[in-house]
Amino acid sequence: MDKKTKIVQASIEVFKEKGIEKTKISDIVKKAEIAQGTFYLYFPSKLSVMPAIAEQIVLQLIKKVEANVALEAPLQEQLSQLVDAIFQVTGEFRDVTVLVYAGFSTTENMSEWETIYTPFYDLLASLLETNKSRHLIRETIDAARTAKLVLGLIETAAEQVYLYDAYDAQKEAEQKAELLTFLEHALRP
Amino acid sequence: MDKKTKIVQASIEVFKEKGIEKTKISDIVKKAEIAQGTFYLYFPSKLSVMPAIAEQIVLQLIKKVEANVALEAPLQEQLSQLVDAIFQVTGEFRDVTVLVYAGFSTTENMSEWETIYTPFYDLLASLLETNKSRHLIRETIDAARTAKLVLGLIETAAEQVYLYDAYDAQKEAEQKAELLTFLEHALRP
Amino acid sequence: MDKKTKIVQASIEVFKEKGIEKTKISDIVKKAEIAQGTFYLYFPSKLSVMPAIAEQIVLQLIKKVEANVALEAPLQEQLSQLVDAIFQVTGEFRDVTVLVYAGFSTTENMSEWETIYTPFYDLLASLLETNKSRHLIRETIDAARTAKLVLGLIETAAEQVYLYDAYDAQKEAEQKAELLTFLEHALRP
Amino acid sequence: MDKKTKIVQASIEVFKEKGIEKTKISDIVKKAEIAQGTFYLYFPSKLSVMPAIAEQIVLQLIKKVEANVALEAPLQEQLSQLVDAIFQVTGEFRDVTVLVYAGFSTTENMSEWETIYTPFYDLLASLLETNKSRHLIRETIDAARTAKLVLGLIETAAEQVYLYDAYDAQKEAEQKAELLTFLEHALRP
DNA sequence: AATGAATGAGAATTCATTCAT
DNA sequence: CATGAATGAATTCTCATTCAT
Repeated sequence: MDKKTKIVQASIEVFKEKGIEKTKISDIVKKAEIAQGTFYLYFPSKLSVMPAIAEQIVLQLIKKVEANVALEAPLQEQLSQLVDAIFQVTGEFRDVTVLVYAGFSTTENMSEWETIYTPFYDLLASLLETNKSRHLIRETIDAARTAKLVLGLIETAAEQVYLYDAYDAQKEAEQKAELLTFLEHALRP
Repeated sequence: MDKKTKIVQASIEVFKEKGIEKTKISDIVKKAEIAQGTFYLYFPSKLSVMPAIAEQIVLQLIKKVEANVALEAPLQEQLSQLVDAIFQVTGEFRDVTVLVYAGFSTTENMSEWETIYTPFYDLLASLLETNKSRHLIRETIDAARTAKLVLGLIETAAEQVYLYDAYDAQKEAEQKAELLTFLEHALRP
Repeated sequence: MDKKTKIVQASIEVFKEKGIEKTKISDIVKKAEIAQGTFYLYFPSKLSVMPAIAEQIVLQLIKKVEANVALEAPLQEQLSQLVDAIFQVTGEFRDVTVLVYAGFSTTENMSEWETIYTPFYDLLASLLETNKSRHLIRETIDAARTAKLVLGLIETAAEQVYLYDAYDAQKEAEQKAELLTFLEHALRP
Repeated sequence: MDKKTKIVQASIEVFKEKGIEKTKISDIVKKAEIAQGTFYLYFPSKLSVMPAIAEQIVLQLIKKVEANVALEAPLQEQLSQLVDAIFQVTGEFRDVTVLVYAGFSTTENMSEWETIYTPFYDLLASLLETNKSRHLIRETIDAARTAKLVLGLIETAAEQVYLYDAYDAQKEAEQKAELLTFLEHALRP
């Protein structure tokens, strides 16, 4: 693993443990097992690691969705697979998601988040588009806007499961079921 | 206004202006017009002000919703009023919301956020319950769970309008319209 | 108990617990159960409590010695009683002794310590003088100087028992025995 | 000279000048000619320098005694040389001794002082042992215990000369003479 | 490229002291 | 006399950043 990747991986872990505010560059380099000065060879600051982390998250999301959502399956199944995929990635990156998100809002270049998320938004939009042309979802739907709504809805639900509540498999199943019904009704013609 | 309230008010303002990372305690006390040491009489650190801020936000949400959502109105109108209320408060507190949210995920007890949000969740749940008993929304809905989904959905949509994009009134209207249709379909019988 | 006494008592306890350096006036007033401002009605600073504490120690020393050292007893017995008395008081005030001592050396008015200790030095000197006139101790002894030597010797021995070593009754007895033999030889004709 | 040594040396000097209470870390780093932050690379606090200082004092004591006390000389001469050595070092480190001592009693582990002093106690004990085998001192003496008594006695006497009284060479000589006689009688067969 | 000790500006924190009640 | 909230000057302490090796 090259040093840059080591830094990104270590940052994710440390941000998870301590949060952005309390994370020091010295924590990151310790975890990455590199020298203090080496960090600056790759990133100018703590926050500038964020985009790289965000890219990791988006990469995972795309990978999971492409691997698991069967476009030819019935809508209900597709949605279920989509929800599972997003829950999985959100669970894996736990609070990093919200931290990265907050990190961006701090750095003032919130639009960078948009840019990085674009490939995933596009994927979701095309997914909706396909279903629209197959008349499985409402025709009035604006695929691009709704993609964002859907993602926001699923991510928030996942966060509520993984962050807030003490984790409980039973609850997760119930929350997912409620979410799926909600989604289906929202989308179907 | 007592000193504690002054600190919370000043913190909100400074966090809005500078973000958490760049906010110094000296900024807060200056805005609050109190002495540096006085801060520590009420809060042990910058981050520990977060819960108090969260309470303010929830208070505003409740106030706005109670004032503007007419329970006897048709569902569509109620939802529209609800969305407007949440968009307004989210807009008012802009990035503070996400910062507070991120602050919590750091500050040990994410469950505190739940506790603070509970009154608002309850309000939304009872709103759904009323509509359920009037057969305006699906009978299969679990009011408590759905309340969280609805809030998550609306807040995320609002954040997408106020944080990401350079603000654009036209876009806001379109986003709201899409969101409302989405919501109506998700809830109605 | 009047407030001044309360302050002195509380100071002794807190100094014992935390040492002078780490003791805050707020610790003292908390222990004394008085208000912060009240302290300044009686003492201008933390260190100015020292003389009052020293006086307490000397008072105890004099009381113990006068009560327990029988002037008409044989030298060996007198010395044994003297050692017991000083060990007891040193034990009671543990490290406060050395802290007060250090406190004085800080305040630059080390001579105040001398002044406060004078009554006890005098008592020891007169004790030696009596024994000299009864030919129980060397005639070449300068009572005043030797009083200081004797006190220094016994106090140091006591401190070594009570401060350094994990306390051990067996060891204390042996240390006392060695000390007594040492003292007897040093003093006897 | 490495930075750690610089800090210890500077601390000794500043403690001598100002006492522990009034010494600021900024005074130490200024004297040591290092940056403020560098201090914290080696010591977590002002008081944690104490053990290192104590080691210096013990080192000096050992050096002086080994250089000046002639083991083959008559007892009286040996004791005189011992007293001179201890007086010299005590004088050199003046109030630092008592401050370090007080610092220890605060800093949790008084036993650390014992550990640091052990080499010097051992030296004194072996010195007594040699004289015992040459029948210059009492056979009943426990060398280890008596070493501590002797050191305590001499140090206290030295402190009384250097700390309490306004220094007076005449008095010093008289005090030393009285002390020597006292010691001789205490030790000799 | 990599290192990590050293730096020092700047922020956090403390706590003796005051003073209106 | 007594109180204790408020003060802010004085210190401690942190940590991003540099740079000689």
